[in-house]
Amino acid sequence: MRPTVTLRDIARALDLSTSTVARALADNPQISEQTKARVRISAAEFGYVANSAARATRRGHSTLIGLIIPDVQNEFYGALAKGLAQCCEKAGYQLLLAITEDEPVSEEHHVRGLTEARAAGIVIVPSPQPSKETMALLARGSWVQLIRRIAGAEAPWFGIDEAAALRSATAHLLSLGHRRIGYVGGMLDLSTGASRLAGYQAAFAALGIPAPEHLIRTGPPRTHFGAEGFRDLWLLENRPTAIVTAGARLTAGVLEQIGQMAIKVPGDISVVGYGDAPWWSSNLTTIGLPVREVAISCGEYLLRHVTGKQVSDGTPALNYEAVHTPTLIVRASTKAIG
Amino acid sequence: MRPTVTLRDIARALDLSTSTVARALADNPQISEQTKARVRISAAEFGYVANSAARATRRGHSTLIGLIIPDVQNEFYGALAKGLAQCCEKAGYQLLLAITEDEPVSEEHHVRGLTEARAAGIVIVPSPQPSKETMALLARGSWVQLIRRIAGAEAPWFGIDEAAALRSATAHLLSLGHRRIGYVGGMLDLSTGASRLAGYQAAFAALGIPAPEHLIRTGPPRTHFGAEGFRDLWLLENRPTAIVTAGARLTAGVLEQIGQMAIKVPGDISVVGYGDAPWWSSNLTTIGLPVREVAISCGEYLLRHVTGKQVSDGTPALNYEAVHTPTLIVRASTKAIG
DNA sequence: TCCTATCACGCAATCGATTGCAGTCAAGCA
DNA sequence: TGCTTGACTGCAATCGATTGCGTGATAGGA
Repeated sequence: MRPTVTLRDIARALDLSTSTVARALADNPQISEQTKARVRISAAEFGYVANSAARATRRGHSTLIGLIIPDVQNEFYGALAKGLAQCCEKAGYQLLLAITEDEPVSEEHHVRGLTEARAAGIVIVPSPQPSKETMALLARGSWVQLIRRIAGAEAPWFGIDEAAALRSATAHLLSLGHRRIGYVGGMLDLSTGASRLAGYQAAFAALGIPAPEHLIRTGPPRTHFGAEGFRDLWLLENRPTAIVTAGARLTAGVLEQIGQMAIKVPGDISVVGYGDAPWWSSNLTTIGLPVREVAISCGEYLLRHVTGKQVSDGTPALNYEAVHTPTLIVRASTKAIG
Repeated sequence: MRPTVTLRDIARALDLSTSTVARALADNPQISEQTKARVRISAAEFGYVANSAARATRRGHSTLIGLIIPDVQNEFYGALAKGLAQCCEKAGYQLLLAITEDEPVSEEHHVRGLTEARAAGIVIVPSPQPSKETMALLARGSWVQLIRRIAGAEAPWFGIDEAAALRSATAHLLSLGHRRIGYVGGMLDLSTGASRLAGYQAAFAALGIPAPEHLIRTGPPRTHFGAEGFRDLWLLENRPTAIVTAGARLTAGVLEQIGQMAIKVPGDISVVGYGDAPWWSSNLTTIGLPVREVAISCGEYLLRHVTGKQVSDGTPALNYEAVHTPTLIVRASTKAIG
C-alpha cells in the first residue's frame, strides 16, 4: 500500500481516466453501474481515501464549519459545541473549534484561520468588542451569531431571550414577597449581560416598583466574581432577602460562597440559579436554558444555507433571528418572605 | 475587492511572478527586503487571505489537528479539549473536534474524515472497541492515544495513573479504619475502568485484606449509573461505611443520590470523589486529576513531532508514554469509622 | 577585458480532484 | 448503407500555492 493512493493510481490499475474514477466515486449518473462497481472495489482494495484538501482547492471551499466560543470548559458553551458537532456530523461537515477567552486578538486570529481554511461557515459567540478586521473577514463568508449579538452586525442571530429569563426569575421572587432582591450578573458590554439586567429591571417596572440599584453587581462571568459579588451583597447592612444570578458560572460562585459561609437556603436567603447544570443541587430553583435547542436551530440553519447554495454569496438572510425561550424551574431554593 | 484574491492578482499588480510573491509572503531569504515590503503592502491592500486548502494540497497535509473524544459536555473532556486547543493555537495549528459518544461507528467516521482532511495529527480518546478500519486509518498518520489506551496499539500514550488514584483513595479510607468500602466505577472494557478497579483492589492487597467484591459496582460512566450504583450499595443489608467513586460523572450521580436520600456525609458514610470539578462542594475529599497537564503534554508532544519532521512518516516514537499522577485531596467528606 | 560568484527572481511542473466539452462506439432507423 | 442518437469516457484546463532549477544582471577579482 503506497503512502497515499490517488485517483490516478486507481485509474491506471483499471485502465480508466481519472475523470471516470472521480465521477464513479461521486456516483455520477453518466457512469455505468458496472464501471462504478469496478472502481469502488478497486478503491477499497487500494485503501483509497479521498483528499478533501484537493477537493476544497477545486471547489473553493471546504467542509469545515468553524465554531468560535469563549471557552469549552464552561458547560454552557460545551453544550453548544456538542449540539453543533452533531449537526455537522449529520450533514457531513466537520467542526473546527476555536477558543477565544473573549480576547478580540485571539478572536481575530481564529476568524482569519477559518477564512484561510475556506470554512463553509462560521458560528461565533462574539467577544464584547470584535475588531474591525474580524468583521471584515467574517463578511467574506457565511456566518451567524450565537447567543451574543454584535451591535449593528448584519448576520442572523440565534439566541435566548435573556431578558425573559431574568424577568421571570425576578417576578417569581417578587410574587413571593421579596423586594430586596440582589442581582449578580455579567458585564454590561455583552449583549447578554445587558439583556439580563434589563429583564431584572423590567420585572420591577411591571409592578411599578423601582429596582434596588444598590443591590446590583455586575462583573466578569466567572465563578470567582459570583462569590465576590454575593459576599459583597451579603455584607451590606440591609442585605437582600433573595438573589437572582445571571450566569451559570456566577451561580456556581454564589452557591459556593453560600456554602462556605454556611448560609441557609432558602432559610436565610432565596436563590434563583441560571442554567440547569446536571450537577447542581436538585433543589435549586433555576432558569432552564434551551441551550441544545438554540445550538441545533443555529447549526441547521447555517448548514441548510451552506449546502443549499454552493457559492456562499454572502451571509444568509441578514436579518433572520431565532429567539428561544427559557423556563423557570421552581424548586426548593426559593420561598415566600417572612 | 474581488471575492477571492490570489497570489496571481498581487503578482500582476506588482509585475512579479507568483513564485516571488509566494516566497515574499513566506519570508523566504532569497527575496530582497524591498520586494517583500512591496508585496506585503499590496497583499494588505488587496485584502489577500492565504488559501490553506491549496497549501495543504501541495504540501500533502494540512495544519489541522484532530481531537476525538466521547463527549465535550463532560467537563473532563472539555478540559482536555481546551488544553489541546491552546497548544494548537500556539503552534499555528487548528483543532478539529470530533465527538464519538463512544460509538465505534462514529469513531471510524471521524477518523476517516480526519484522514481525508490530511490532518497533521490525531489525538484520540479511543472507544472501548475501535474498529479494524479505524486502526488502519490511524496508522496512516501521526496519532497519539489520550487517557484511554488501546490494547496492543502502537502509538504513544498520555494518561493518568488511574490505579494510583484509586489506590490512594482507598488506602485513605482503609487508614481511617473503613473496611466495607463500596466502589462505583466505569465499565471494565475501558482501560481506565480496569485500572481504577485494580487500584482499589491493590489498596486492599497491600494490607493483606481481601477486597469486598460484593461492594463493587461497575457500569456506564454516567450520572445515572452513579446514582443507581450507590443506591444499590446503600440498600444492602450490610451497607458500606465508605464509598470510592471512579469517574467524575459517577461521583456526581452518587452525590446527587446521597442528597436525595438525605444521607449525611461523612456522618452516615464517607465519600471520596473522582476529579475536582470547581462546582463540587468544597468539602469533598476527592482525587485531583492532572487533566490540563496531560492534555498539554500530549499536545506539545504531538505538535513537536508533526512540526519537526515535515513528512509524517508514521507514528511518533511508538512506545512513548507519559503518565501523570493524580493527588488525593483530603477534605471533609471522609472521617474515621466509629 | 574576461571570468565567476551572488543575488533576485521567473518558468514551469506539481499536488489531487473536478468538470466543461468533445470524442468513440454501437445500436436504431430509413 | 448512411445518418442519428444516446450511452460512456477521455482530454485538458482549472483551482491556488509551492518549489526545483535555471537565468539575467551586477559586482568583484584576476
